[in-house]
Amino acid sequence: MTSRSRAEGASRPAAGALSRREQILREASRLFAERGFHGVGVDEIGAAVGISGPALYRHFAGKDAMLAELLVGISSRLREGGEARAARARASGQGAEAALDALIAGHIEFALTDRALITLHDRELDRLPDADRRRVRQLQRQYVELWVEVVREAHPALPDPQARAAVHAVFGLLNSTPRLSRPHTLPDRPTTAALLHRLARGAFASAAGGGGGRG
Amino acid sequence: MTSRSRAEGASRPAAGALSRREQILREASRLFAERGFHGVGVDEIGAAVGISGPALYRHFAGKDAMLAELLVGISSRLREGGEARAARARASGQGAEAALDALIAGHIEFALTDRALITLHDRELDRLPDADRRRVRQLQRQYVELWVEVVREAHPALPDPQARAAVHAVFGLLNSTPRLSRPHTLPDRPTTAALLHRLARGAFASAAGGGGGRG
DNA sequence: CGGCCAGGTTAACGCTCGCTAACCCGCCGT
DNA sequence: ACGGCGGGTTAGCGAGCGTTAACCTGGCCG
Repeated sequence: MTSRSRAEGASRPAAGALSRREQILREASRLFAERGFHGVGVDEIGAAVGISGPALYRHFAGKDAMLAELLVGISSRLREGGEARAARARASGQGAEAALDALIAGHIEFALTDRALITLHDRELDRLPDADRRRVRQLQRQYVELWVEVVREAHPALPDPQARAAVHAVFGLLNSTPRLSRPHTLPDRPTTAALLHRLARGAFASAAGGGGGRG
Repeated sequence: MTSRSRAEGASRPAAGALSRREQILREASRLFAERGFHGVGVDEIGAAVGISGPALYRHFAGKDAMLAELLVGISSRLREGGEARAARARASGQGAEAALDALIAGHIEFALTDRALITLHDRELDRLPDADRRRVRQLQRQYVELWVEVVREAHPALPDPQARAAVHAVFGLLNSTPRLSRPHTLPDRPTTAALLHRLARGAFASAAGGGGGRG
């Protein structure tokens, strides 16, 4: 049990490595995504980083606080990344369609990289204490709002409520990736990213009724 | 507490009403969808149908059994409904596109009607005991397989792994509906159904790279 | 050199949960 | 008339949970 752990001293994370705190967050997100927030015990999270149970409380106020930090983190990264990409695309003067492409590409990037977090993000939100949940919801709302604006600009024929619903639906589409990541036959990452991009763009394109079906 | 309950006797459900067992399943699915399987206690489920805690064990072997029955139920209804619709569309001789439309319409029907179940279906599967989980996964796999066949026939340019990924992604799209059903501004049901249908069809249509983006 | 503190340890508490036990009662068939 | 039983009740057990307490230790700073 207490085999090799004590080596290395307790210095800082040595350049590329993760701090204890980051290790914990990473493992916690993996476990929460796999078995659900309530399905994972603190002892398990501790064990996953080589320490045991209550030692986690040296780094976090509690189990809730870990989930809160994960969800607030990804929500703000999504929003900030989205704002930045949309702004950049717009600055280059290519119009709303390019901005929408940038949003889609950014979201796919997130979804394929931080798969566990994307799962948590729309699955365990209700397990947060009120204050954190409100914060996360606010960030999510802003992110959705950003998308809705761009979508409406790119597809002016689409009424607002339907644009909103379409955005949520496309999130569902893009966020489905984590679930099919099992050892199943799944194309490699660039192929998957390109496919998801086409699917999302095609969905928006035919949302307004313009077609996209039939051959 | 023991106010009005004892009226009505214990006869059968009186024509249109639900049996106790069905009441329990309905409330359990709602609660599980709202707060997660582990987040709901048996006392709560009992209270939701007007009986208390352990009385549930007169109807089910345990909490697991309720979830199992819910998930097996919806998985088989999805599969059977899908097979039937696809077969009917094909029998009418309209080809694979009509069959795909029928599958999409059927799934939307399910998603908009049994919202809680659709949520559970791709969220709480891992909480099942092994035997039930295998059964549910088998049904899901068959349902996916049915879609993949129809999609490949409707869009022959799409390679198999990508068709498979596209099907999963479109499930994510269609199943996203439950989450936006809050008191938010959401179009009425026929509008939502039509929108989802267009989104799904548009996604498949541009999956093969044929376009669907741009205006 | 010595004390502090970051970051671990194990023990234990209290609560909640799923489930069982023991009991009860009103309906229905004989 | 009455026994069985379907379907309820409350009490309570045992396990597992998140969390706290009490203690230990090795490196760094004055």
